[in-house]
Amino acid sequence: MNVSTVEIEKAASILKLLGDKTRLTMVMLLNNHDCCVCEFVEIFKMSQPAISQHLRKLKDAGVVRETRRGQWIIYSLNQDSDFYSLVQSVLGHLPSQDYLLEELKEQGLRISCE
Amino acid sequence: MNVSTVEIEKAASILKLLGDKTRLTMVMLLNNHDCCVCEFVEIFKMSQPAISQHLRKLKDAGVVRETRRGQWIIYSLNQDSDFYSLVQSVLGHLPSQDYLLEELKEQGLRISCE
DNA sequence: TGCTTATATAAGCAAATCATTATATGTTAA
DNA sequence: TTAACATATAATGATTTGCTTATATAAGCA
Repeated sequence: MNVSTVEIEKAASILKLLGDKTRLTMVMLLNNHDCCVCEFVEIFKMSQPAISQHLRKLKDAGVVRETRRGQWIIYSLNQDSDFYSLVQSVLGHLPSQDYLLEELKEQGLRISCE
Repeated sequence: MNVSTVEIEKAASILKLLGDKTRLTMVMLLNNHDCCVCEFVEIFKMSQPAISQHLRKLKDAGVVRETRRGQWIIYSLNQDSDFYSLVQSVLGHLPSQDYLLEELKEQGLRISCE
């Protein structure tokens, strides 16, 4: 793992972003699978604007990026971010959250966005 | 480095704690040197209660511990914490903040607490 | 074109956060 | 035992956060 150094103030702002259970889980999921907003809405049982606002913060910080695919906007982890290696280090300590996507699949809700 | 897994909710709460510049710098300093409250007051140019409150949060989370030495209370990193390895991973991405202690030493303020 | 779906933005609000000042506690030393 | 020093706790207030509802924007499709 490449351990690049990050200014302490910027690091704090990234850690603050990751210091929210919803956002941390989002990033954890995005580390393995691209996802669209509607999937997160299902997973977190949260309003669509709430999800959009979390994603916007992550995007503003450069942690994730978005790509439009038809009417969907697909979010993915930004591997070019200055903070990518910091984020990876953190994620390495967390248990996989992929069961959340499995549950979606069982409900037939995962496919809708792919 | 031992990469132990941490429940995602607890991880988020630790990251939130580290997501504050003052606390992150404190932890960074404590990683190499034990410090007392009065030193942090000097370093951060912040009121003593503000420093105490930051340290209390870190202590409540088990990240740091305190030892009384005479009238001083010395804070140190809790190496037995469940989150120690997560914290270490994060700190590994930050530049040393030891210059802050060097400055204290030059002012003759570091010695007072040792 | 107009309806539906997916997402973003705006406005508002309750709760949490981070500082402050004032005060209490505990240790040392005269 | 009283004064000084180091630290903690309490009360308070401004700011930030994370949600909500309402509305705007944009793409797909009948």
